[in-house]
Amino acid sequence: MTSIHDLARETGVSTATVSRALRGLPRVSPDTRERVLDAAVRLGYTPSPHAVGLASGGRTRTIAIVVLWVTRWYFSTVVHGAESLLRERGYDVLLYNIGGDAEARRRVLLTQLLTKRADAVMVVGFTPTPEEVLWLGRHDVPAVTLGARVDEWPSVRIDDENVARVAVEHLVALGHRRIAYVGQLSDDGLDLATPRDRLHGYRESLRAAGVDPEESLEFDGGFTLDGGREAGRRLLQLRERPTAVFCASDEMAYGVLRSCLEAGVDVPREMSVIGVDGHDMAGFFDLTTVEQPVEQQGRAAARHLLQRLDPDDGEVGLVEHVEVPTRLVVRGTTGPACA
Amino acid sequence: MTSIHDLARETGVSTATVSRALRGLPRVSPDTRERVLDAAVRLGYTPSPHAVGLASGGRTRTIAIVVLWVTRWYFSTVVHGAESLLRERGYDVLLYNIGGDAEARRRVLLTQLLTKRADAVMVVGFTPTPEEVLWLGRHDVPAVTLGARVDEWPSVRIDDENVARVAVEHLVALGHRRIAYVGQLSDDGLDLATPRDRLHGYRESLRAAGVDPEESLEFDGGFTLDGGREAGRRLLQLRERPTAVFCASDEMAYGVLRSCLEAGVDVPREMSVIGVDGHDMAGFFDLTTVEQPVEQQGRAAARHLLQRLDPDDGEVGLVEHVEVPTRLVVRGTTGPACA
DNA sequence: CTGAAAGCGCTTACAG
DNA sequence: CTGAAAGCGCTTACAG
Repeated sequence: MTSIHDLARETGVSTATVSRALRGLPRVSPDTRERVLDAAVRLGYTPSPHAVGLASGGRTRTIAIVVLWVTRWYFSTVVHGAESLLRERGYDVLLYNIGGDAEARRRVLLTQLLTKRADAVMVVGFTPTPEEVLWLGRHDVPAVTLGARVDEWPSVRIDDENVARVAVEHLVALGHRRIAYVGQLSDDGLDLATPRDRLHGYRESLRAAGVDPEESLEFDGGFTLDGGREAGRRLLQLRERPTAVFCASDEMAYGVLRSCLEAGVDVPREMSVIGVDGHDMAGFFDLTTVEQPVEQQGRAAARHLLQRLDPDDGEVGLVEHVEVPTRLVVRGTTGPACA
Repeated sequence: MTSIHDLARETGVSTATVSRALRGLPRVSPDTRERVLDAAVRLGYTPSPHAVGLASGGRTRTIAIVVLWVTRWYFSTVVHGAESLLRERGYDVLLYNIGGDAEARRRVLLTQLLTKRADAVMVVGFTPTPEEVLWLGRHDVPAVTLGARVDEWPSVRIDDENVARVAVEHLVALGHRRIAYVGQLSDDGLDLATPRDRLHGYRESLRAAGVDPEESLEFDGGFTLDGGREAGRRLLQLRERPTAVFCASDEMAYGVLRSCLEAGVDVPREMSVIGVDGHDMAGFFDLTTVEQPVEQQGRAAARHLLQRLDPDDGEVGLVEHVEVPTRLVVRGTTGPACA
């Protein structure tokens, strides 16, 4: 492990000068700088992050990404987008995959550990509690949320209510009036904004279309494939069957499509199905959906943090709430309502 | 940030004693220990990982996981399995998602950075080069591979040749003789063992069944859904159409299923399709497949590293190559060959 | 059982 | 432009 001392000895200057030369600080003669840089390359020098961190008050060039379930498309795609940008800029990513476990979440977010191991935190998919916001704020850890929002932190997300509105309006425009919802109705205390907002948007836009939302048309699909399939089964057994379903995620929509297939219900002639996400396989299933740019959201959130950490000259430190645009992609699973 | 000095002052002992008490080291009176521990809790003390790392020769309680594509099922599932165990044991996970980029891979694996930031490395899905093996070995970084193998490191994987054999034998037993392969034929220099071994196993087991492998029946599906779909299209246009396809991944199999559907080819009556993986959606597609336990492989690899890092008493340091068992799951996409 | 002191590899005022 | 020295928060022989 070659250290700064080796470079100092090799080049005949002090370690202070080596340090300055290495980091491109001013007040080093071009000649000295060059000799140091050259030695660094020759001896294969890399700074010890521990020493740097200790000496310079804790900067680690590491960013923590806290997700709920890495194995789910939205989360892994966010991680993919964020990680690539961060690595490009010389930051490493600490991944915390806390699942539905509230205890794990507390440990990760409320522990001093996090504040000492990462320069910043990206919270993906859930709303941090006031306590968590306060804690990280007090420890000066810049944070950003993705797919959720608190006033104190910048956020990157889509307008979930609007997404629901776009989906429902598409169905209404096709003549549907009896429109079911498959989403998530209970939460296990995780306080997920997305399912709540999409449900709300669904109800509101039904009302706007002059239709009274009925609770009997709202199903819990748990945001999973199998949950969607099960919800689809129940929905198809309704005495007064709806003619369309708005699914709050594409994966649940796949499940609903499957249950239609199994029940011999023709899509879209007898049942229109629309999802949300623009999931990998939406094209594959020929699913009409409202697409959101997930990888870009990951990158945008990363960019936010990078700006907070290494502010460029004129940069002002506003708390920005970015809502990225979504896009209705009409495919084969939605069609006109038959009388 | 309360430090070890605060605790020393608070309890009236030296920092050396505080350090020993905190870490459960012997030669501390029970009374002292208790007072220190108590103060630590009261003052909300957490050690600075930087200081610990620097002082104790670099241990970071961090493990690097290097994957090719986090967004793909196999990789995210491995990460999920490994991370949960590691976090339980107090280790953090640094995630490197290098994609197909050979340059990124070199930077990540061959840089001193990695050796200084992580106590160990888990390489997922590709074979490290001799140079990489040498480098990490020289820097004393314990490593393990997943889904690949080098002699110098322990590994956790399935027997990919055998997986292919099991799949092909299942088809042969159903009377199929003309069996196509959809996998990956070229590699972009990444040197991925999995596609190569599965292809090899496919050819060998055909030969064992007295069938000569034909290159015209081997298709490149790039291990993606769309690649599989495209391969399926081409395969169905063959003048002498095969009666079965062995797909080296479930996702490619979904693609093939889709192309059968589009071409009006009945599965399994006119075409049997079998995959590999036990992917999330295999049941959904009613796909016959050879399942591998991916989450468990992630956990097993993590366990290996933990053992290397904190060897229990009698533990011997053998380089273990673990092959986890796979399981043929017969569903609806394979059936008897019709004459 | 406990403490004084050196050291881990850097950064950062402070002099010069 | 450069260097000597202190300090970041711990751990670790070495004495006692």
